[in-house]
Amino acid sequence: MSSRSEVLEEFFISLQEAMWRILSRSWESVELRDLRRIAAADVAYRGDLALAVAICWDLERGEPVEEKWLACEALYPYVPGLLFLREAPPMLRAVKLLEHEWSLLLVNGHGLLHPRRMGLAVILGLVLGKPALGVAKSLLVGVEGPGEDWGPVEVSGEILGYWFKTRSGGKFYVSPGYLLTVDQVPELVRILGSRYPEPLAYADKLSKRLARSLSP
DNA sequence: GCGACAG
DNA sequence: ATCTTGTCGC
Repeated sequence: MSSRSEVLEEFFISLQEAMWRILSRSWESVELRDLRRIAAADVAYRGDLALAVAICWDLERGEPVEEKWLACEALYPYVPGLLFLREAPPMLRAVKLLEHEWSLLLVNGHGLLHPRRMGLAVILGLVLGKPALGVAKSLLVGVEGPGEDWGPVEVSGEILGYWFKTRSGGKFYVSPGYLLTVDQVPELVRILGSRYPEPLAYADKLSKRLARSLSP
């Protein structure tokens, strides 16, 4: 795995800022009608090996209809705000391996809830040109607004996503990745079962299981 | 300057 | 994220 580079990180931060300057001019969104099949992506690690998983999930059947995975070298260390350097490349390839059609990609990581509005889910959705939703287990930026089972998360007074209570007392955070607006988030989470999205939970377990089955 | 910080 | 068994508790 390559070591951190101040010059490279500075450049990609500038790139994120430039991308947002352009995207924010006309943030597009689509109506998600046909949500029968959705994709989910996650990455697990075993030493310096990255194990990326992409699955296609049938929402009506409540089970996966396709599973693809890919192993490669971990490309870059984890740096808050630059997670895409580490996970987007293998995730993208894994998703591209899917042969089924899907209409929404669930990503393990933030979307707009990012210091520069350019979380992993935004990058992946942008590259794929398809709707994407960011789902994270902890907050990178933002403050939680009031709510019983769910509520808004805002950054400098602007709502960029929502927090949701898990049935086990925890929380998870959801924000638009691409081709979605913030106000579509609560409805989407409801459609996904009002709980931590099963497809992501499944992809998470699968990636970890595969990673641990690899040679140390 | 100090702390916070997706996975 | 990952290294890791049993254990406390609903």
